[in-house]
Amino acid sequence: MFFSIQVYIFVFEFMSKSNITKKHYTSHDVAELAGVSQATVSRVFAGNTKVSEKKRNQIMEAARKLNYRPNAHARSLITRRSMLIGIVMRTIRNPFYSAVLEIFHNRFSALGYHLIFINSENEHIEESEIHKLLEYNVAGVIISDALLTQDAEERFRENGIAVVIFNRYADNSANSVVLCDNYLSAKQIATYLLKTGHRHFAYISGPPHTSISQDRLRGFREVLDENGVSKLHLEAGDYTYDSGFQLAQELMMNNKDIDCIFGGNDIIALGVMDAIRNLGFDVPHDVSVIGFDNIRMSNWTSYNLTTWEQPLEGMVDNTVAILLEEINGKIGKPKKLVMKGRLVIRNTVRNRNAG
Amino acid sequence: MFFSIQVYIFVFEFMSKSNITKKHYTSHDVAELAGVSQATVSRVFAGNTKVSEKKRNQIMEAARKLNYRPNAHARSLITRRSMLIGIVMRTIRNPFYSAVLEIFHNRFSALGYHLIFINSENEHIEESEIHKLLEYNVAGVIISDALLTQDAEERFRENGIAVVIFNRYADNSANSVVLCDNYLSAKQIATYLLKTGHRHFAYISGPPHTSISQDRLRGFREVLDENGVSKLHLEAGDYTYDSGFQLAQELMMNNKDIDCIFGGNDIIALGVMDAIRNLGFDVPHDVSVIGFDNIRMSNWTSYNLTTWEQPLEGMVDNTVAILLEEINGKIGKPKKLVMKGRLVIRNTVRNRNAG
DNA sequence: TTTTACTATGCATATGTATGCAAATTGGTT
DNA sequence: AACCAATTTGCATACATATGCATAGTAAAA
Repeated sequence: MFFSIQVYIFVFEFMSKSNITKKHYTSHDVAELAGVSQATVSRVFAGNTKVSEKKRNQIMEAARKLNYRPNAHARSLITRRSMLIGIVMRTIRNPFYSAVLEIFHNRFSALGYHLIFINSENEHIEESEIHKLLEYNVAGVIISDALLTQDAEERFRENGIAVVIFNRYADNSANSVVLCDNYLSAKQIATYLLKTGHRHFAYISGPPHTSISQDRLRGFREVLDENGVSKLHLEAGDYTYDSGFQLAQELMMNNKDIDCIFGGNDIIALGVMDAIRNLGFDVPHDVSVIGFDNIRMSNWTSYNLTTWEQPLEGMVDNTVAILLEEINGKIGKPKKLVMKGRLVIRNTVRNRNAG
Repeated sequence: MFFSIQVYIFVFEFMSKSNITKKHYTSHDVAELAGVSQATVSRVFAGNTKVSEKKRNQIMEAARKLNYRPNAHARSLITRRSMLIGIVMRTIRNPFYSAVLEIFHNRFSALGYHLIFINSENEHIEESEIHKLLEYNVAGVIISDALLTQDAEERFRENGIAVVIFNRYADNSANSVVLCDNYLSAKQIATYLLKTGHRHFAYISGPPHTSISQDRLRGFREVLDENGVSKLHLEAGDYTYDSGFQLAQELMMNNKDIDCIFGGNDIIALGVMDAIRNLGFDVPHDVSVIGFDNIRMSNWTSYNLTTWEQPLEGMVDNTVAILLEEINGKIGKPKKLVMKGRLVIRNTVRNRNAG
């Protein structure tokens, strides 16, 4: 340890905290003040029944005076539905998922929903977390990580809660799924690398047992095979910088001929770039690097990473739309929505067809 | 636009979704099956009254059979408290706050609380978001951003909801506050830069109207003044890479003598480094750079940023502890808890005392 | 066995809102 | 003015749990 960490506390003698046990007003209070029945107040705030303009105004005025807000728990209790959405992630520290969370929040907030945020530390969702979401009668759940196991999904579905999976696909899932077309993306990436004259390929993927990794590998290999490239250096990382750095370092030291590396996400690719440079090589002169996600950092001057952009906003929009449909009872067959992305060309892939 | 983004949908004919309107069991059902009263079931699950071992077992057994879970809304309705905590942030895309969110989630999850995540896009919290949190009777709220304005805090306090402010301090707040000692940190940073022979200082801060920026500036200036350095190039960024890059570029082009730049957070500092390098200068040979936060990226090989580490885990632990105290009614004077961090020395500050 | 003291349990009710049904009001038509 | 249809409103109840109070149950003491 460096310096010892110390703490010091000041206690200020500000105004003592307003311990006013402020009366909590209910629809009955509003009704009384407005001279109507509680039912009518309820109808105004629920908003799905007609109330005369005159009484509505009286009620709104009274509600304003009392600073009335309907009690969400009472409402959820009787309607058996809440305005809460569970969103389950695994690695919020991954900038891609930070962006995902931000966008989901924007969308759901605009619709009046609130997000209950769950971050799993490993590959399954804690039982206690599932229970809590069930107890709170969440309207729906979004599971957004490549790694989370499937048992949790079923728990929600068993309990009649809508679930949409974001960014992962497992064939036997009974839930709708929204994701980027990993197979096609990998094909296009491989095509681009071949077109720019690369012949010695390495791919540092995410964990190999996920659909994402498998689809990409399949697409990547297919194109290589079609073009007579049989050798592919394959390593499995875990979507972290360190794994990218470590594996690229090993690859480069053991295989001097590698001329391009495809990283399973941008963070891996950035680690790859740093490892390559650290060994004294130049990107893209000696080795080309290509990533996946197009996170903000890939655009930083130090990296300028060529990468694949996932249509994040569109993916989120569709996920929200599907979830809302299911919440509103239009339960059909599970949908699989596969969206294309696009190649973002920056400066980490060199055209080796010189001459 | 590059490629047009397209979408295609498959609808699979899996098992049609289990539309089983599964009966939702209540404490009455459990009571009946266990041969006791509903009240006793409630007592078992509430956990704050004694129930005989025998009946407890009968009840747990019955609950297991029915897969019973208490309804959180009914519970919150009658107890007037929920196990929900609102956590308000402004820029979840900032890696520092991603880490903050992750740690808060870990802590509260272990305590049985759930996090309602709110991300504000600008400097105030939307009224609708505040309302929703109030409607859901959140047990407490953590406001975690340097920029969020103060009116929201008061709304919560007015409604008897505990609030703790994380990482910001305003003198007239009636709420408890946990933060890093920005004043002292800035002093130590300035001292370190002076000790290593720097004489021409620049500071690219966050938005200037926040306590964080002001405290740091005060500390930084104080040490410079004490050491006879009167000139400080001061620019206000907004905690983004782009602002760091932009402002550093301008600074460097207009002031060739600057020999060190202090960034208001690591993201700014990384932008600063890239700008310096982009102009053909070397870090730290020509210019030293120092950051604040010690986010993971500052340790990346490309940067290796010397920075100030905030004691994040400790700050979170204390925030949680204070919030719980207030939730449990031990409402005393608002506390101000100021924690020290430590300097993390890497490779972006050069010792200019050569010879 | 009876009395006492204490604990465990059940009864009844409260929490705040939504909604089916019946009653009341409104407005238009004759 | 009277009637009818259509709309608005109120009454009463349900949602699922927690808890004060009274009572039943148990064990210890006399």
